[in-house]
Amino acid sequence: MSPVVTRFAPSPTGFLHIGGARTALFNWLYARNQGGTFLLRIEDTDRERSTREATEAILESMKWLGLSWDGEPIFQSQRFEIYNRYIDQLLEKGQAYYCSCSPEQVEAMREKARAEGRKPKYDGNCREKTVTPGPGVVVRLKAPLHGKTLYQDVVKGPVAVDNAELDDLILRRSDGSPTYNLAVVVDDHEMAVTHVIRGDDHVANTPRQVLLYQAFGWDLPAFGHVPMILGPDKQKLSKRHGALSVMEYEKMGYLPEAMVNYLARLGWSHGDQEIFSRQELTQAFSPENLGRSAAVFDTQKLDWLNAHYIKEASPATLAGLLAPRLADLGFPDLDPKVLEAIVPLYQTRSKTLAEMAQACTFFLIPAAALEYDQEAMAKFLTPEARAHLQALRQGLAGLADFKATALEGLLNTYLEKAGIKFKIIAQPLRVAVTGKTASPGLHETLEVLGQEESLARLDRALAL
RNA sequence: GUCCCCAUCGUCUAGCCUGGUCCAGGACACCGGCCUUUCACGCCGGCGACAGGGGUUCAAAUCCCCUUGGGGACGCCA
Repeated sequence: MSPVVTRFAPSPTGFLHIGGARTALFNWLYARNQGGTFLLRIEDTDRERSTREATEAILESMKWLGLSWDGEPIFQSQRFEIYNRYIDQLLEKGQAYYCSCSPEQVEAMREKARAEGRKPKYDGNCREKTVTPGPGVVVRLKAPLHGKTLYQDVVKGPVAVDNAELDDLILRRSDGSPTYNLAVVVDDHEMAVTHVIRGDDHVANTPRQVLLYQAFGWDLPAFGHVPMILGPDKQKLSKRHGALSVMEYEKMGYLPEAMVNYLARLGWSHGDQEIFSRQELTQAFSPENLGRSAAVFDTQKLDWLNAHYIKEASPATLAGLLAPRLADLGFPDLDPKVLEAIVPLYQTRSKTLAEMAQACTFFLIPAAALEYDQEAMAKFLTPEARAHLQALRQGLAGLADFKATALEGLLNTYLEKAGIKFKIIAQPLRVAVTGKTASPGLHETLEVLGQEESLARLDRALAL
C-alpha cells in the first residue's frame, strides 16, 4: 500500500467558502487519519481571475481552521512547462491533435446538437485532419468514440458514462496555456495523490479525467465526491443565504473548533456522536462514512456547537479573543485579569464571541453612563424596595471581602433580619446595579463589578 | 434539452452493503416540565420521518423497476 496523499486544490478567485473549507477538511482528516500527506495546490491557471489576495485569504482561512498542509503550496501557474511537455507527449503518441475550429464554430456545433436534443459537444471536426500549430489553434484529446468510462467513487459507488457523451476536450488553449482538466491530472499524478476528495460539482469532470489517465497510461487515484452544501431553501448555498466565507464566521464570533466540528458532521457521521475534538475527528474519520446526499447548512446547529465550545474554553483563552473585539467596541487596553473575571459569567450565556463581547461591555461602562430600563425601574424600584436597598447599601459598603460567597452571606443575614425572601430584593437589586431585569447571578455580578462600582451604581439608581 | 448523481423527523443524521432485533435510534430547533434571584446553563418529557407506486420475499427503511421531486454537469472557468 502506497502512503496516502490527499490534496486541496482551490482556485484563488475569491475567499475560502464553507463548501471549500469542508472539502479541505475531509482531505486533511483523511491524510491525518492515515498518517499520510496533505498537500495544497493553488489552481491559478486562469490568470485573469486569480489574485494574490485570494491566495492569501485562502491560506489565512486554512490556518484559522487549523488545516495544516505539508510542504509548500504548489502553484499551477509556475508549471506550464511541465503541462506542455505532457501535452506534447500525447500529441506524439497520437492521443491528442491540433484543432483550428474557432470558438464560434464550436458554439454552432453545440447549438445544433442542443436543437437536435443531443448533448452539446464538439463534433470532432479536426480529429482526422492534419492541422498544424499556429494562431488560434488548440490541442484536443483524441477521446474514444465508443464504450463506457467508469470509475469507483469512494462515496457514490460505481459511476459510468457513455463515451459518446464526452467530447474531445481541449488540453491546450490557443494562447498556449493548459486547461483545468489536463493540469489536474498531470499534477495529481506528479504529486502522487492517492485520493482525490472534492466537491460534487466535479463528478462530470471525472470521466474526462479518467480518459486522460488512460491516455497517459497512468494508474487512477481513488475519487470521492462529497455532496453539495445547500441553503435553507435547498438551493445551492450562495451569498443570498448569508455568510459564505469562512472568515466571515470568524468575524461573527465562531470558534474554529465549532466550525470544524460542524463542517465535519455536515455530510459525515460516526454513529450518534455529535461532538468531536480535532483528535477524535482524525481518529474516527473514514471516507466510507461520507453521506451521498446534499446537506442544508444549519446555522442553529452551528450556534449550538459554538456555545458548547465557548463553555469548554478557558476564560483566559476567551479573554484573549475578546480583547480586540472590545477594543472595536470602544474599550481598548483592558486589563486581561478584569476580562478573565467577567468571561465566566457569560460562558453559559453566549452563542458567539460577538455576543459575549457585547455582553461584557455592560461591566466596563462607568456607573454614570449606565442606562436604566425605565419600565424595570418603575416595576421593581418601589418605595418598599428602595428602603431595602438603602439598608443593604450600608452592609455592602461595610463588607471587607467583596466576594460572591461573602456577598451571599451578607444578603442572607439581611433577609433573615428583615424576615423576607430573596425574591423580594433580588430583582430590585439587579435593576439598580445593572439597569436591566436580566443578568448573570447577582452575587457574581456584584463581585465582578467590585465594591466601588456596585455602590456607585446603587447610589445612582436610588437617586433616579 | 441531454447525461450523471441524490431521496429516513423542519434540519444534520444512524440504520441500508450482510432483509427479520426498527410500529425506525441520536442530535439541533420547537413545545412542556423540573431546577431557580432574573437571563442562561443543566436535567426530564413531548412533537416529529422511511417521497409515491409496483415487484422479489414467509418478511423490505433495507434488494429490483418505474414515477415524482431535488441537485450537478454539459466552457479555449476551475
